[in-house]
Amino acid sequence: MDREEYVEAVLVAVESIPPGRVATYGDIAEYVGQGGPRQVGAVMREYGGAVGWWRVIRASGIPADEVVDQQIQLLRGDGVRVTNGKVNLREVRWNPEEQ
DNA sequence: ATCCTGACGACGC
DNA sequence: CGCGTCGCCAGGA
Repeated sequence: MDREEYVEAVLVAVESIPPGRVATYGDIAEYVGQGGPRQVGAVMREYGGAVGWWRVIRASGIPADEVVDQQIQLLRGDGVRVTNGKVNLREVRWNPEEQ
């Protein structure tokens, strides 16, 4: 799998996250089966604009520093509760299986 | 090959 | 809950 295919795979995975749910960088990496959380982050930085990048969040439930404000707004737009700058993953974490 | 860097994550304190 | 440390995986210099 070359880099371009990898990027595609990641973007497809991100697009499959339903509004109202979120996935962590690690979740996407695991789903794609290649690379790690940092690679997913790199793809978001570069091509996130093409998909629902704001539905990808850190495992801590706190958005990446670079985009924290906008990500919170967009998530709220999806109906996701954000308390004290943090998302409760236990209730909105995306589960690829239950698709 | 080597070093540095990073939209990350698990762990220990 | 906040922090520092270390592991991880690639890309670019």
